[in-house]
Amino acid sequence: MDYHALADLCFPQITASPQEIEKKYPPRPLPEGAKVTRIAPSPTGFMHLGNLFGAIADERLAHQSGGVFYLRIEDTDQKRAVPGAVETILRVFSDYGLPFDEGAGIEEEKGDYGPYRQRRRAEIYQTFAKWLVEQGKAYPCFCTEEELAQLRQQQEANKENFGYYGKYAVHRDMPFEAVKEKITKGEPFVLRFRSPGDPQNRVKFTDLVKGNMEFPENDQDVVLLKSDGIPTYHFAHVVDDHLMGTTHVVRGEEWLATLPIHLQLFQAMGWKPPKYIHTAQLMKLDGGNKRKLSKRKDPELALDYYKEQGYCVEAVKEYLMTLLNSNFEDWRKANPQSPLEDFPFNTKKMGVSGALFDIDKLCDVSKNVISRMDAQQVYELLAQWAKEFDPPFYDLLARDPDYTKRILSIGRGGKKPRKDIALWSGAKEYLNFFFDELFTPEYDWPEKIQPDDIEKILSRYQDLYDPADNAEQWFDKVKNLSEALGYTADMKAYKKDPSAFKGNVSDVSTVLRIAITGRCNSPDLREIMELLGKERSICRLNQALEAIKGGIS
RNA sequence: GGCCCGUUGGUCAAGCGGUCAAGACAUCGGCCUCUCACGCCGAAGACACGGGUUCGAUUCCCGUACGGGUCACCA
Repeated sequence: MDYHALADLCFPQITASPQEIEKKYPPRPLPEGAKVTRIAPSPTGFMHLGNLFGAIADERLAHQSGGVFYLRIEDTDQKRAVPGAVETILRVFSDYGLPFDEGAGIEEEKGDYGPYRQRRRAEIYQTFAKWLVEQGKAYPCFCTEEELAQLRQQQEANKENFGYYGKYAVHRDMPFEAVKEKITKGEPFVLRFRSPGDPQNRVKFTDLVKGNMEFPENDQDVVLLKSDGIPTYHFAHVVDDHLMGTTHVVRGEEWLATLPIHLQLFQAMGWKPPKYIHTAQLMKLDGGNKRKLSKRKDPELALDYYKEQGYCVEAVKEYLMTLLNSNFEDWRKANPQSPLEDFPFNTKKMGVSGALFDIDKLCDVSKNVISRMDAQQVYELLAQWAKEFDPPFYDLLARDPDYTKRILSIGRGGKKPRKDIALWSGAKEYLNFFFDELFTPEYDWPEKIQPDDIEKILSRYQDLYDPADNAEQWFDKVKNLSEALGYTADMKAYKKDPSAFKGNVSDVSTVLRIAITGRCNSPDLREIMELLGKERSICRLNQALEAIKGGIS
């Protein structure tokens, strides 16, 4: 067989040589040990928690070692491409603070190892494909999808392995003249790899997460180029990651099964394969069973969903870090204020089995992350979220930024900061009483307190309140008022024998709290009243007073 | 079905031949406290099963079960 003639027949338009292309992709001038990683999403319209999971690992591996982290768009499947998807990808990575050193962009791309969109690399793949044909390592196949489906059925019935291999590789050794005739007639074809493998043999390799592994050798003549001349993932992966100098490939473990194919391809090309890190999948509980997070079935796992729900970026990243590296939480405990970038990320600490996504844990992480921020940061992030997802709330927050920041300062800082906010979307409810527009109390007075007493508390306290009081003075007044009405201020005595008293000071402060905030739980009341100002505080006491009077009559 | 991977409390997880089997989240109880939150203390709760190897297995080997992944001109 004249493979050169076959190659020219298959790729008459390709004139470049592999060597010319290789020349355009010289080794990167990087320090010893620098890792080159990439995230290579397909432009399907949205980004998934799982994508972020791997991307964080990629980004850390690269930047921790002084290497390069780049974005490549795997748009080889025209059927799944969604307009605007690349914009989404870019925006998400920017949102989540994962900066690319090079890669695809909207208008133009960055970096010397492009193009970074696979469709724009068609000629490159074809050049290498042609080269493989010249060596007899690849060949055209004219099977139709129907024929292949039929083949599979037959194999299923015979209980044989599925696929295009061995005796089932019907076009593997088609005579040149027959090929020529079909191609001349314009029959579409795919280019298949002529696999040298024998499943009797085993291939060994080491995955940086999973350790040493062994598979049967691949014997499938996998498709390299589809009939439109665009490569499949397998071929694109091998060509791109070689040319672009990827040193470490981080990808989901669903790729493990095809690794023998990739290894074989690298060998056929005469290239050194990268190191592989197959990460465990993020799982979700579905009808009592765990299953891999799926783009199609779990749109609620899209990153935009979390953004909209008001999970802050840092929290999602930290949560993912806890899943990515089991010692992250210990590190965070020891280094509460250190930036994420200081954490020594280590592939050895990555889990080998899929973790169930735990929303409770995310919330807890988020509470902690936000509690570590200062009021200015919280203000900015909250405002940013509100601006996009709750404009009326944003208007309130931004009306008087200083006021809002003082609100957000309550209980912040110090050794034991409050942790009231887990989600930006939850902030509104937590803060509502600070804004008259949001303050629509439905007074729910404790039943144990006589309406008569409530009235007295609300009216008498108005004369007592002095914004200049410090915490102790403030509370002393509440205590005095309590005692005056027969509610003890001595909590210890009360606990010992509740029946000896009408109630205690907490009942009185609860009444005040309900009047001021509309509910019976809140942060420090004195601080709240101070922020509201005397006028508004008194006004609220009166409002409550009128409500209860109305309730009586 | 073939081939891979995995299996420690409800969840995430330390562990890497000898431990009273860490820790975190969630749950429950208590303390602190004018409420809530925070914090602190405590409780309950796990090595899938069966065989080996070994003086000794959560840890090593082999089966079984269960879970997951994959077997496209999708990635």
